[in-house]
Amino acid sequence: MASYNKNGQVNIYDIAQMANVSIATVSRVVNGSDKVSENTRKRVLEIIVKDGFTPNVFARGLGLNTMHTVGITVPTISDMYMARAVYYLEKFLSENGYNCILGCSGFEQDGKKAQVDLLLSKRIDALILVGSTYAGSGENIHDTDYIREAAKNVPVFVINGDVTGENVYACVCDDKTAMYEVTSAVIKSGRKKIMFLSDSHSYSANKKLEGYETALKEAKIPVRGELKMYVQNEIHYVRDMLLQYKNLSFDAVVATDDAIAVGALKYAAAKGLSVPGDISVAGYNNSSMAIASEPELTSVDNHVEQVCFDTVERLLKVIHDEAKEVKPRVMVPCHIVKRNTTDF
Amino acid sequence: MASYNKNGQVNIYDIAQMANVSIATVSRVVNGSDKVSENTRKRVLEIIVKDGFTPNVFARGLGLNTMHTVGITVPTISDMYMARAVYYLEKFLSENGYNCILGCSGFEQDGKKAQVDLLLSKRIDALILVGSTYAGSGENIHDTDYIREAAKNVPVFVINGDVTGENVYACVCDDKTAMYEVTSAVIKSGRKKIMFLSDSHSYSANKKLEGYETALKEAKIPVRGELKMYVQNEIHYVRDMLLQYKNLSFDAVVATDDAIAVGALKYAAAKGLSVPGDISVAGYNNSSMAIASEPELTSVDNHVEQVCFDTVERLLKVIHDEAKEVKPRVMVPCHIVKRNTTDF
DNA sequence: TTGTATGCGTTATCAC
DNA sequence: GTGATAACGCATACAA
Repeated sequence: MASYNKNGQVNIYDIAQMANVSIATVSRVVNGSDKVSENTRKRVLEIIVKDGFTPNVFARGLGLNTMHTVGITVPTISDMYMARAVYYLEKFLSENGYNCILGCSGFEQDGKKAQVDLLLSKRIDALILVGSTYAGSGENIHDTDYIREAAKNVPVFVINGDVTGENVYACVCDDKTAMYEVTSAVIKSGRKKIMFLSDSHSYSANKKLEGYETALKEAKIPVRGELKMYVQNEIHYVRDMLLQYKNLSFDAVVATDDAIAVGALKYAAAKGLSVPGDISVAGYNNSSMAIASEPELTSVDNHVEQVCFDTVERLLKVIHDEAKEVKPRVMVPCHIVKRNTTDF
Repeated sequence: MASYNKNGQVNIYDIAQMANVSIATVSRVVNGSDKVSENTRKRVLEIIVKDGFTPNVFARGLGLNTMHTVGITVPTISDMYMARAVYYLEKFLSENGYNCILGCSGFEQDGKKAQVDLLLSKRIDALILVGSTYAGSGENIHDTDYIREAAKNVPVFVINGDVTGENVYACVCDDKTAMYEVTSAVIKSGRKKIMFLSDSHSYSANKKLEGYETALKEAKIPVRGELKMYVQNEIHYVRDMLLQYKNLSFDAVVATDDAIAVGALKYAAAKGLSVPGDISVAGYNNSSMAIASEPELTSVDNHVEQVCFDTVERLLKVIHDEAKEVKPRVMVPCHIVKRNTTDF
């Protein structure tokens, strides 16, 4: 009952004493060893429950060199896509006995490095980087050096970014194909002047751009630079930006995020243009915003749950020394959710 | 350079050996003690950097009984409000040298208890519960017993829920006043049949209801039961629900969440009613949905950032043994963000 | 200013 | 089946 420790917490010695056994035996029943007589197991277990003994995770960690935690880094959790990803990751990980320590790194290179180092210093069992921002723009391979460096310590899993290296694993959505299909569909519905609105030059944004351009080329529509615009991922910013260009003419918008697409919707409303009559609009990520807007937004669902599930599944395999069985790179398909801002 | 440890990681003994000092000295420079000669400090530091030595957090934790982590529990991170809260909490905590271990508990009592126990077993320094769901409905005091139980181990901070007890601290928004003001404004703009749409019976939902009813009573408008409706926090659900009631007449909606309010907007659109002409609508939480909708939604901003900042500030004080200085209960005001779904 | 020795609470390897 | 005891890597009280 009473505990006389420094921290006032019951420890293995207390239990051992009360049960008249050695700490080794207590440890055995705690860890479910079968080399304990049913009799003593019962007695010890009883006392453990009664006194609410919980093994000290630090001591355990010290000995086993793991606390069964995985680090998750996102640029910001205050983003629907990231939040959903973290939700699923936490869910799948905790179902498998792993806890999450979360870090928000921001979008700057320094912040990312610092956050990764911090997480590493916590002796995590694996690291998950969520978001294509961690893959860099793809222009400079050294942008992702810090990831390979981290991978020397623990397996690293990148979600939605294609990073290669020893002990680093990637799971990406097929953004190129998705954007190709969206753009093609828009073209087939009769549009020719299609804007591409993006908020970054990340790996995934670049893939989307590729899909967009491929669709145009296939339809023999010239790719015009003034129709590719980089904007802030903020509804009113996009609207105002678009309103600014008086003599820019376009009849469709494909965006790399729903918020951007909604911005285009606001632009149309401000100009008195009908959607999808005058301009058709497609978003990306299939967030709740796609349903909140009016008209409701056609958007690409990139299967966050699937991506997260695959990632955790592979992560567990790697941790359990089955690394040879897991592919360093997995791609999952997206699908288009048709709503009312397009007429295909 | 080389390390010969079990885990292949450089430890304090390696550094000590290479620097020709004792581990005590290494420990001193690592922890910035001033009882080290400038000379040895430099030499040791050099080796530490060169070999990339990072103190083992488990060993440190074992001795100090802390790993400088705080547990954060949310019902689900896949909710704009929670996501933003966690964003700020993580930000403020990490700025102060604390890491977050995140757990999603769901909304069921069992899940909450389990999550709290799990976090507790990780020897966190403090626990933060985000969301009024943790405060129970207020009807049964024992709903929150597990929180007071947890508080016997670590200080517990509840965000947006009023829980009292030894070592438990609460920070709530003044939801009652906010909803009172919204409702009053709606009344002043000429409405009399005002619906109250809520998705839960949580502490904060109840406070909002109080505000709503207070405003009605003050204006001598009878509180009618059929105008208070409990719905799922899902846009289309709310729309369809409202469409169902053929002979329900109302000229305004105040909602406990933006998604619910947007559902009312969808209802109005479906019925061909003008907003705010025929019905005026007010949401809550001032999420991005409030801007995505059309018309854009008047909503209550409940100052998440402020709430989180206050919470972390008080948390740090409690951890630093200045508990007497911190109030067990803090209330922060909300403010109404007027947009285009109301005409006040 | 520096070093020695001990404790932190486990798990695991031996003996018995 | 059970019990000593040695790691695990650090911080720190105490000596020097």
